[in-house]
Amino acid sequence: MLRDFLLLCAYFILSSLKNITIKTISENTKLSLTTVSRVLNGVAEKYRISQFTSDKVLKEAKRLGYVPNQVARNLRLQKSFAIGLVLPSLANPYFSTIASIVNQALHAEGFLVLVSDGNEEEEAEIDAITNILARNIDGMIIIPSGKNTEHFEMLSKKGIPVVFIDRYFSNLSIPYVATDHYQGAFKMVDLLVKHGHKKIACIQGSQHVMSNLERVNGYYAAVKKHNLTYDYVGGNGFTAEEGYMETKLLLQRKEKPTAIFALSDTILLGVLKALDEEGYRIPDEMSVVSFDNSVYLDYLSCPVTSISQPVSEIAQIAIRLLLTKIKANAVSEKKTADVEQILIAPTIIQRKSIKDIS
Amino acid sequence: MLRDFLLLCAYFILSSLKNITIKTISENTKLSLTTVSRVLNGVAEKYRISQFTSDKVLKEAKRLGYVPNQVARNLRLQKSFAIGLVLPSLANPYFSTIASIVNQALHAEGFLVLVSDGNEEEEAEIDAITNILARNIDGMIIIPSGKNTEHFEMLSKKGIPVVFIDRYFSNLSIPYVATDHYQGAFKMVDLLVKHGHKKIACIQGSQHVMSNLERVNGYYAAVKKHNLTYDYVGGNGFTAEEGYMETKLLLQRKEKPTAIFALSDTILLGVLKALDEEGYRIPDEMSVVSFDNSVYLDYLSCPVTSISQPVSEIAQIAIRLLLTKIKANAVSEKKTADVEQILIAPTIIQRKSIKDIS
DNA sequence: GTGAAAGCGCTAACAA
DNA sequence: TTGTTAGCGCTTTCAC
Repeated sequence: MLRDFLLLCAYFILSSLKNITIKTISENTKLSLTTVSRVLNGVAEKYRISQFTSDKVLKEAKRLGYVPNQVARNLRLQKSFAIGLVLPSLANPYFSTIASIVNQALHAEGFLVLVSDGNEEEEAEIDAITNILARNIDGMIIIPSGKNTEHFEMLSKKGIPVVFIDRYFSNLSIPYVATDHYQGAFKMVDLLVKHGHKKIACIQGSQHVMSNLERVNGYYAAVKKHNLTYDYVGGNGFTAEEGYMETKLLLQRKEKPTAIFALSDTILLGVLKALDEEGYRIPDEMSVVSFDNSVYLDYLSCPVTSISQPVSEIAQIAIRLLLTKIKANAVSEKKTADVEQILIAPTIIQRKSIKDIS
Repeated sequence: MLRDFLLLCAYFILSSLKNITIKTISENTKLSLTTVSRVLNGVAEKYRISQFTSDKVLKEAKRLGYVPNQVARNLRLQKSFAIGLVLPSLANPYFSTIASIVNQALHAEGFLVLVSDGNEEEEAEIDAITNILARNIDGMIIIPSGKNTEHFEMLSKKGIPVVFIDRYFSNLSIPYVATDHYQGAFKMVDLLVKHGHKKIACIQGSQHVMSNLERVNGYYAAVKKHNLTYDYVGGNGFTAEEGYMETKLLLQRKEKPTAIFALSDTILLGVLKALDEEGYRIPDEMSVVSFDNSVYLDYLSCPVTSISQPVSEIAQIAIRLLLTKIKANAVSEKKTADVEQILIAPTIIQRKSIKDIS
């Protein structure tokens, strides 16, 4: 009696403390590890395991609340069923939206998404990538922060499927899908010119970031195309503070613009604040436009015309690209010859922040 | 000569294709796996490994670009140096801000953060938790979505350190740190009453979510305290659409409120849109307040008074709590007797959206 | 000072 | 139809 009780106690202690593995199930059912593993992996039929055996295993697994140890599986299979998403900052709504979409879509495909925030620093980004890589990740989606590319080349050397989103390096043979930042900025300046603006100032984000560079290039290209004599690009960071500071600076200059183009909505908020403080009314005394088309733009005192990036589309295509690569990797070692590099045209959402002065 | 060349070729092929493990280093340096491992783990001194040997290993590791395989380490150590962050949706800026802070702080402590988006669905949440759990996570920070708690109890049974953020279950013995939602709502109604408002309507978020319930309770408590005869709570979701719909509905009722309290900023945007469409001017014809204090509130046509949640503080405390638990776990099996359950008082940021009608 | 070998939990080639 | 065993890459006990 007492012994039975002690045994029971021991059982409970063990089952609650010790991990439940296929070995536990194997012992309890007096079946081999192989058989248990096969049943649990749904290949019982293939090995013609009897219904009886199969049921026994399944029942016991359920009773114990067995959860397969992915770490062990990864180590054995050299596969993790997880993909890494490395981005500059989750605090930026634009990126977190991407993260959300990627997460949902990949979850539906049975993958776990490991999101890692690089904090807009190249070093942290490399750290995140290395760390994720060390976990036998199946693939990676990256929004790169910096301008160095060695660690990315290392990735592709290692044969890890990688896709860039939003920001990219056209000189690397790594696929990317992004907004056509250049075209977006170009079209926006075009629109402003159509409304009679000839003095358009631009407040940019982080200078070394590809997407920012492309936008600035688009701005300059449009300025040149229209033979505008005025041009101005200030700033160096995708933050409201930067937008604020730079606008203050801009407004102190002798020659003032008639329109300000904020290269992100975070910058825009700072621009608006500065304009408000300096007593400029929008659009009467200053036209303002931006990049990103955040939801709240509709609700501002003056709804701001903005460039809408096809976030959802970008994320979807990137995932498709990545999964294709992963599957190709699994099937054989042959590399897909052509590297998909996709730019998607953004659209301008017109609101009320441009004054027609033509 | 030829043989040398072939060997060199073979070497390059192998080193680029095959993973570099301590075995590679061991073979190249003709040292045992043990020694290599020790040096790489920085315990060379402890085992009095000679400087010469140590240097040789380090040099070779560097030359090969060796990165330790975390999966194997995890399996062996039953430890992952990673913590899971499960939240309802990264698309919600409030949560993604938390994610960003948690990520940064834990990264500084040497942990990798695995963020998983539960998509505001309980099932997906359970899925995410199981999936992360199967990866030998060291601990978890969770913002729970649903109202079922079994999977959480399972977690604490298994001895996994868990901390809830923002939303919580006071009946579970799991630590949490959150805004005092109840008090926040209570104080806001108080403020409105001080400004002479007696008819305050409330547009709520997801009804079953703890934080929402607390806010609604706070609203009702304040309404009761001030003996207001009018009360109204509508809505069921933290979205702009919901806010929009519910406001439209609200404005069709015979008895109209003088103030609307949106229980989140996402809801607020919908409320503002509806009010605008119906021709209400803020604050003259309708006072509006909200919960969350998003950055853009300052820039709206009428800056909205809002309850600011101490996001950063919450995240910091939660991390501290979690790390303490993890360390306690590592040292011994004894459980810390008392469960820390912390509510932090929010502050009201007053802007211009409340009309004084007293 | 250094090394051999066991084992973390799992899968799959090979056996029976 | 089921089982034995090697090994994924790493750490650590025990041995020399």
